[in-house]
Amino acid sequence: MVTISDIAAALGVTPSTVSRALSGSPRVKEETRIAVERMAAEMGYERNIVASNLRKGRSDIVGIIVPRIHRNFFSNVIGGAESILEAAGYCVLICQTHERFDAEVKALRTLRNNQVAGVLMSHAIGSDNGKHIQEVLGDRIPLVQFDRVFSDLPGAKVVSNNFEGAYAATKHLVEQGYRRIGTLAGYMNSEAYAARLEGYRQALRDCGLPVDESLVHYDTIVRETGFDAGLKAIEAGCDALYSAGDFSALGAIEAARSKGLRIPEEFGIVGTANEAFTSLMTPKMSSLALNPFEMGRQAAQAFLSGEEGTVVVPMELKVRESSSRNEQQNLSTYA
Amino acid sequence: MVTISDIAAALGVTPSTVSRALSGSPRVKEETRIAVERMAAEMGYERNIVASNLRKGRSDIVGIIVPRIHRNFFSNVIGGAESILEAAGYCVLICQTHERFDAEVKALRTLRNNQVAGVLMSHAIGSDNGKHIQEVLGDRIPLVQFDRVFSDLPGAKVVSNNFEGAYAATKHLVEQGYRRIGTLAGYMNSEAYAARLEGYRQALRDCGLPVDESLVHYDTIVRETGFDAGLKAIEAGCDALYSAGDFSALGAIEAARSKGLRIPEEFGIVGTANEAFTSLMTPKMSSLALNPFEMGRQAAQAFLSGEEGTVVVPMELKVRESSSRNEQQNLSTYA
DNA sequence: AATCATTGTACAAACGTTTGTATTATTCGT
DNA sequence: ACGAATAATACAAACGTTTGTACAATGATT
Repeated sequence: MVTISDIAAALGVTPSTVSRALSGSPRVKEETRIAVERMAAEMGYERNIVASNLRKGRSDIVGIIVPRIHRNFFSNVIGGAESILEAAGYCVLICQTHERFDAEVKALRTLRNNQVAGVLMSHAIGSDNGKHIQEVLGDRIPLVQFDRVFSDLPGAKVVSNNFEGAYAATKHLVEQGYRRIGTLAGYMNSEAYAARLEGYRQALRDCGLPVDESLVHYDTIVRETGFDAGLKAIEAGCDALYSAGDFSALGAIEAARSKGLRIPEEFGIVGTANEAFTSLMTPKMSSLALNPFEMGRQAAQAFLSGEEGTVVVPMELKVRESSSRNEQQNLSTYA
Repeated sequence: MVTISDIAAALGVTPSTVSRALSGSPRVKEETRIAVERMAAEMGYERNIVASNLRKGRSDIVGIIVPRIHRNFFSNVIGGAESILEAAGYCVLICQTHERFDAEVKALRTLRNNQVAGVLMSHAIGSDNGKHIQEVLGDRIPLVQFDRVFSDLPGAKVVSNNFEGAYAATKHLVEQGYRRIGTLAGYMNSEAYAARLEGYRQALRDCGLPVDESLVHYDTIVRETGFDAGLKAIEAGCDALYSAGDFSALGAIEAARSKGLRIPEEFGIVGTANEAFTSLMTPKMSSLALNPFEMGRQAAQAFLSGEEGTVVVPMELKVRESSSRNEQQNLSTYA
C-alpha cells in the first residue's frame, strides 16, 4: 500500500505537505497541490482511513441503529439517510437490535468504539428509557433519534405527527360508519405509540363517541398478538380497529376472517406504516403511511447541520378496501 | 478516554504488559492479568478499536454488500451472517448498491479503506464480471460471494441449487397440467438466473415439452417488467410462467388479471424468493423459496473458516394457490 | 555456587495520518 | 537593496495500540 510518505519521497517534499495538499489546505501552493494530486493518482494512493481516524479522533462513519432492517419502514429510513450522508462523504454502519435492550447497548458500544461521527437511531421496544444511550455515547458523539424517540435525551429528533395521523385514521373509521372502534395500541414505552393512542382517543371524543378503555389493546405489534387482540376485540363487540402497526392489523384481519366477518362490511381496519403487503393483499389494507425516506433524509440533515430541534414529518392516510364501507372505490392495479 | 497507558501507570507496569494481559497472551503472569483486568474495569477502560486496527492492519468489521437491504432475501442473509459473526466478535458494515455498478465499486473501496476483515457480497445486476471486485479487494481481503456469484473469482461461494429448484418449479407446473410454460428469466449476467433458466429448459425437455425460446423473457426482475413480459407471454399463448423473481411474478399476475384470466384455472405462476407478500396476497403465490438465513450463516462460516469451496443451500418449492390447478389445497391461515 | 533454561516485563519501534510550531523562501514597500 | 511581512514548506510530536527483541528475575541443574 502506498502512503503519503511514498508520495512525499517521490516528489522530494514532506508527508505533511502531501497531507495538506490532499486535504486542500490553503497552506500549500497551487502548483505543489497539483503535483501531489497527480503523483497520488499515478501511484494509486488511497488514504488510510483508519490512520486518519485515529489521528483525528473520529471517523466518517455514521452509525444507524434500528430494531430490524427488513421492516419496510426502517429500510427506507436507512435509504433516505444514506442518500444524504453518502453525498456528504460519510459511510453508513447499520446495526440491528432485534428489539432487544442488550443488543442495543452492544450496538452503541460498537459504534462508539469505532469512533463513529454520529449515531442515528430508533430505539428498541425493549428499552424503557434512554439512560443507556446517553451513558454509552457521552456528549462527544452526536445523536439523532427518529420515529421512536426519548424526548428527554439531548440532540435532534425526527418524528411523525403520530397524534394527528391516528386522529385522522380513527376519524375516517367513524366517517365510514363504524361505531365501536378499538385500537391495537402497541408499546407504551414508545412515545410514538403513546401519541397514536392519544390521537385515537381524541378523535373518538371529538366525534362524540365514548372512549372505552377496555377496547385498547396494548403490546400488540406483531401478527400473532394482533390476531389474539383481534379475537378479543370482536368478542367485545368491536366493528372496527385502528392498529398502530400493519402486522398486528394483518393479524386482526385474520382473526375477523376466522370469525366469518366480512371486511370491510362487517369489520373495518386501518393499520399503520403502509408496509408493502398492505396494498398487495385482499382486501387491500388501509394504512396510515409514515414517510420513512423523508425521515431518514431529515435525520441525516439534522446530523450534518448539528441543529437540535424536533422535525415533524407528516403521515398520510392511505384509504384502501379494508375500511371503505361507504363508497367502494375501485383502486388501480398499482395502488 | 482512559488508555492502556493509564492503566499501566496506575499499576506500575508498562503498556505492553497491559496490552498483552488484556488480549490474554500467555506471556503475562496470571496474577498481573487479573490485576490489569480489575484495574481496567475499575477505570472504565475500553479498547480504542481504531488504534488497534491501525496497528494490526485490519479491523473486526466484516462488510456485507447487497443490492438492496429491503429485499426480504437480502435482509435475511444479513441476519444469518450477523448471527454468526457477532458471536465471533465481528461487527457488520452493510452497504447497498441499488444494483448499480458504480455504487458497488464505491462500496468496495469504502470497505477496503476501512480495512475490513472480509467482505461478503452478492453483486449488482449492473456488474458484468468480477474484475472490479478483485481489483479493489486485492488478495489481502477475503471475499465470500453468495447467491449471485462470479465463479471465476477466488474465494468461497454460497449458492442455491438454482438449477434443481427451477427444474422442480417448472416440473410442478407441468404436473398441474399447464402445457405452454414461459419464463421470466432475469439477467443473464447473473449465474443464478442463468442456472434457473437452464433448470426450466431441462424440465421442459424431460417432460417431453418443446423449449420455445420466444417464451423466455430476459431482464425481467421487477414488477413493471414482469407486467410487460406477462402481457407478451399471454399474447404468445402461454398458460403458465415460471418467474425467477417474485416481484416480476407479481407483475405477471397483474397482467393476467388485466386480461381477465382466472388464476390458477386459466393461468398458473410460480415465483422465486418467497417474499413475504407471496403468502399474503390473493391468490397466494407459489414460490421457489431460497433459504437466505442459512445462506448468510454459511457465508459467515466460510469467512471464519477461510475455506474456499462452494456451499450449496437447497431451495424449497412452496406450492400455493397460484399454481394449484389439480387439487385446490386449502392452506392454513398462517401458511 | 555457577550455569542455564524458563518465565515475566520492559523497551521501543512501528501503523499512516494530522497538525502546531519552526524554518526557509518569496514578495513587497520604502 | 534591506527589513518586514507573508507565503510555503519542513520538522516533529502526537493518536493508542501491538509486537519483536532485549532484559531481569526466578528456579532448576550440574
